Amino acid sequence: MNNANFFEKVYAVAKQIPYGKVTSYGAIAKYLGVSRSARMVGWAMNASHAMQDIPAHRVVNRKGMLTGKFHFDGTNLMQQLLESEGLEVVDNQIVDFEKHFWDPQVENPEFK
DNA sequence: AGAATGACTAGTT
DNA sequence: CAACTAGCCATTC
Repeated sequence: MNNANFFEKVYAVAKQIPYGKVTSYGAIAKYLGVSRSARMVGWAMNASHAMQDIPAHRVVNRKGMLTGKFHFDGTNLMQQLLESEGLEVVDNQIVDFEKHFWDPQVENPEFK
């Protein structure tokens, strides 16, 4: 691979996601200044598969749907992890997603 | 260099 | 309201 600068940022943000909180790819992308590269965030998550410190299960799409659950080891591992954190997941979608939404820009507006 | 892909998003049909 | 379209951008072949 090459410079994981962008990936590093994504990982850094993902690691900062507090327990029982979730965020969206677009939020991270926007926070990193690449709001139009939400796909790349997802791509970074794919690469984060090797990173055990990346709670990718706390990162979902804008609708709160566990779009990437199939990338986890098990088919319901992602949901299990979220439920284990006090979240409610129904039909691969987080219940009250907005309620558990965590905006990195609000928590770390100066982080870059 | 050109085409294909993807864990996205917003807008339109 | 579900499905489709288009835009966006980094990575891979």
